[in-house]
Amino acid sequence: MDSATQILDIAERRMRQTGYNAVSYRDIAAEMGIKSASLHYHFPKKEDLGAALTQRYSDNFAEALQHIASREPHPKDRIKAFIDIYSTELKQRGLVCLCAVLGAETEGLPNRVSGEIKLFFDKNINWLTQQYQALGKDEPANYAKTTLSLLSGAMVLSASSHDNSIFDAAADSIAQGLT
Amino acid sequence: MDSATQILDIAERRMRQTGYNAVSYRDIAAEMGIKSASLHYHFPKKEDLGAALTQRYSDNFAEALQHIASREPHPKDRIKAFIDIYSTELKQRGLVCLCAVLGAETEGLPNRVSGEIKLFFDKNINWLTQQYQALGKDEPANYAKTTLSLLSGAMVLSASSHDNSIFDAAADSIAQGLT
DNA sequence: GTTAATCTATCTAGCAGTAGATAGGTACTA
DNA sequence: TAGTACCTATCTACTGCTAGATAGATTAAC
Repeated sequence: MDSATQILDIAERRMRQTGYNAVSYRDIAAEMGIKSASLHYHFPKKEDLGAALTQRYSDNFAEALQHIASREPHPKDRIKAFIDIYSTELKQRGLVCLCAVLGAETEGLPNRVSGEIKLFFDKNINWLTQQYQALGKDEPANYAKTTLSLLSGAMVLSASSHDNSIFDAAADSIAQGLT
Repeated sequence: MDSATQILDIAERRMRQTGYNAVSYRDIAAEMGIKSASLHYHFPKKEDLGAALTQRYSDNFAEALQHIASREPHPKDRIKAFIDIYSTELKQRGLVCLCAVLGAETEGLPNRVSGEIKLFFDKNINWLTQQYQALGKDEPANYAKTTLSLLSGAMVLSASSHDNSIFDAAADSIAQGLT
């Protein structure tokens, strides 16, 4: 596999577990079996790595949303598929949304990184707003903000408490609001 | 003011902005106008500081919940008062719940700290469950888990996006579920 | 009351370890 | 032979943390 991709994969997993500042070039390099200096060839500054990571994450997510929209014609199914993305990540990989984790550290992050995170939230809220609007909800943006907040918070609480029932309760609550 | 208290106050504010690992003894000491070595007199290891901090936060919160329960007889008003705690912190101080922030970093924290965070979530969910049970809700624990997740997530997203409308949407959604 | 002993809270100085980052060299590949 | 992807070696800055000293307050003994 491409080294840059491998670096991003490892960094992403680790940051989703421990946050931005707890992840070091040395740790990533050790896991890859190369020297930390070599990482700087691919990502000169940690800020570059962080920005590339959040950008890739955000792009992948946007692509997934587009895929959902093209696959599922009904807004309800789209929102359920949206929840499923998070659910699968949490239950099969034990991972919280990257932006939910880094969002908590926002004020200690490089601006390029925190800017990407903000954009991620924005894009997701917009997409969800469209779905709730298609559902005929009043104030669809409020539904969207609530849905994303709830999923983000539930992932953090579930992972931190090692208790997926928290996430399940949240997911059910959103699904119930769709009926 | 007591030095230990002052240290905890500064550490708490900073950690609620940037997370655990971004806060250093030197930063705290500089803000106090003393040397970082002096901090170790009060909190020998950073782990001690982290544990004392989360414990104090959790205790203060539990006290606030008790106070709410003794002041407000109706469960609805109690839950509204619960929301108000978070709302005030976010809007008047620009601060996210300490445990919501540290919860995102859980796997990179000392066990004593992550244990306290887990306990915090537990205590709050239990308290909320009692209120929803008194309201006659089916599966009150699920309401409790959803409420706490939503508030925690909304604080993070709001602070990170510099957009309090996200928190407001979440708070309104909870309030609506009470009618 | 004075003296001695102890405690508190800070200081200076410095440790080992790790952080991100850089310079310059090497080997492989297109 | 130009570029890619790594290496070794090193740097500076900062991390948590410790040792030992000091000034001032408190307590206990005589």
